[in-house]
Amino acid sequence: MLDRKLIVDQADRVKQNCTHRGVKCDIDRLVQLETARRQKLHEVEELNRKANEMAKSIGQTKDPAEREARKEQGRQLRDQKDAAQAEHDRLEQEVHALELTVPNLTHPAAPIGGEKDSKEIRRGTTAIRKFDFPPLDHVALGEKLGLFDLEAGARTTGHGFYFLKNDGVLLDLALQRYAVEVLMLEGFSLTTTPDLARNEILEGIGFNPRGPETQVYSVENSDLSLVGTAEITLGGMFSGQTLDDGKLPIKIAGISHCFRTEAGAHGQATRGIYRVHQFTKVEMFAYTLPEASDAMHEQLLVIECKIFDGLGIPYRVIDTASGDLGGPAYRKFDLEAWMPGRGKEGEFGEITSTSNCADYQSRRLGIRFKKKGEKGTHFVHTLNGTAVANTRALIAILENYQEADGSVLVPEALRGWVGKDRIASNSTC
RNA sequence: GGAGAGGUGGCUGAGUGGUCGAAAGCGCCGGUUUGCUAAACCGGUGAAGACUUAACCGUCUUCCGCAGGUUCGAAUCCUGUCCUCUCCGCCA
Repeated sequence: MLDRKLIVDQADRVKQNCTHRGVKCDIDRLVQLETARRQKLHEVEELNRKANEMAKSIGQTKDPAEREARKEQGRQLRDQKDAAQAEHDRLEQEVHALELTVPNLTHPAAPIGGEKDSKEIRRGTTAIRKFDFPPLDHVALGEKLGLFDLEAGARTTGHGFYFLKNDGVLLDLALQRYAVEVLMLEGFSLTTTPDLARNEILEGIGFNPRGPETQVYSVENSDLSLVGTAEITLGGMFSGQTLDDGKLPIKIAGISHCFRTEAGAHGQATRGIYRVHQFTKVEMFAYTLPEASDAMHEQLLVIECKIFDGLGIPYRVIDTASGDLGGPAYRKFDLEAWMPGRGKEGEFGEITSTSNCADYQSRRLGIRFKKKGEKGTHFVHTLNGTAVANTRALIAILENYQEADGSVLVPEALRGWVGKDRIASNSTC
């Protein structure tokens, strides 16, 4: 959510930003409604003031007839106020509905345009490997090695669900442990988070919990939804709070399950465990002072790179173009890992992403900070980044570390936690 | 799941229909005093929004978990809801 004053005062800038983002928003109408709303608000305040004055005078009036007369006047003032208030609230609702559709502003350095305008800005330290045998994709590898079972997932729950099995489980746990280790050393506090959250928190983060295009599962007869990412709960942790500036930045890592309906995503690269309805993720989240969010964003990106350099996975970093940013992000970097089994001769596939949402989420969630010795409060900046999304990381490891005999080497960084150097066919069920 | 109790400013805590955005204490900030520190004393000290101003100041509205209701008037009465605590039951 953007500052309304900013929308009104800089309508042209906001409009142009909407164009860059490829989002249709009726900014003119929003400005017009907001102006009307503010006028109504004055009316309400004025009537309130008069009614308060009247009410006060009644307390000091002794004469019974005079009291009755004033009571009647007071009643009338309140009625007028209620009418004005109702009109104001109606306008407020409309403004709010429009406001929710306005995307965040865009970082001046972010490329403008659609997906193909996104820029590659760096590469990982691991070179793309040349295979002297035809590499398999993760589905074939996983089946051969008994690491996951897609059919059983479909039988029990539906398409897009899976069982991890055997060494697949060990790899999953090792990835989490590895990511947690890195984040701990980077000064993050550790959490495991609720897998459900209130819908108002979802909305604050920028998810739409309802409607046909919703990305999340909601729980019937409640105002809860399954989270699509721990970003939701980690951002909700301090909703409505005012933080001391001395406490910032706050860096929190959260492990959660992620549930996504992937509505409208059918037909795309859905093979295997690339696009699933549930996976486990270690997420980074940061609250910063406004002037510190750019640097924090870079820091989150560097950590993501460190994690995948450490795993020995080749990747590139993408500075996402304006049209591809999604609503809340001010700027977004994606890590795309090289996946040798993807497409004909291998392709890059997204494995992590990190966004600077500036004050877009904190404004909706009411997360402020107070500077010592200064009056008033300001909104914090929020940032998020994936440390490890387990299914995608699993794909990258299997496909990049496969051997001619169909076995898979365990990345050195994970060996201590997996407990072996190589995964060979050893399935038991 | 059952039975109770409670949610007030940074904290503790008073406040059961008007003069309450709210006593008092603590904390914090500023000052006086003072080898230094401490103590003592004096003053100040919530937030959001709007109007006004070059800015400071000032004025108004709203906020006592949240949302409604009663009333001329609500922190105070009523309803719902969320949360916390205690006891009982159940349970990983």
